[in-house]
Amino acid sequence: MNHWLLKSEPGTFSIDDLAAAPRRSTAWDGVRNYQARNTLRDSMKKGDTAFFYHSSCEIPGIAGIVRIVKQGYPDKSAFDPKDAHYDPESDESDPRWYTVDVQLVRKLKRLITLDELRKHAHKELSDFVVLRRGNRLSVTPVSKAEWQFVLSLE
DNA sequence: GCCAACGTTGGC
DNA sequence: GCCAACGTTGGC
Repeated sequence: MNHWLLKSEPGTFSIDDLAAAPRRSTAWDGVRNYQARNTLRDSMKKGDTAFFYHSSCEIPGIAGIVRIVKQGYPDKSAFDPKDAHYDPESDESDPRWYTVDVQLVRKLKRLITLDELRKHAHKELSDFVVLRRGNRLSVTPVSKAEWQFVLSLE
């Protein structure tokens, strides 16, 4: 069972939006980056768990835990001209973009802030991808040790 | 294949 | 709103 970190802007879709969604589940669609696409399509497996990270907001940080409930399948939002993430070059017969379905496992008891994570950037979290300078990937792997350490902060 | 221009991300 | 980082695009 692997672990991941998924970024979302809470102004667009927050952990509370997920909690309020039917079956507390949603398609993680709209990702338009090839490296993240590859992860969504090839690496994330049903049953894997991921941190739900709030980015581009007042207090960035890890807000909750989600589980992959449906693994890689074509992202239909790319075919919809009205969708903000429409990609005319993604063909239905050869989809360019992929998504997974995630379901909320639970919100963390408190937000584990980016500030707090950074305090461990030179030790337990020295390889934590989300702390890397200039990291812009919206889907990143989390090692088992990192996963457990972050939860120990809770 | 190189690289400048441009667009997006995301913390501050 | 600013700006650094970095992915993508397109001319050559």
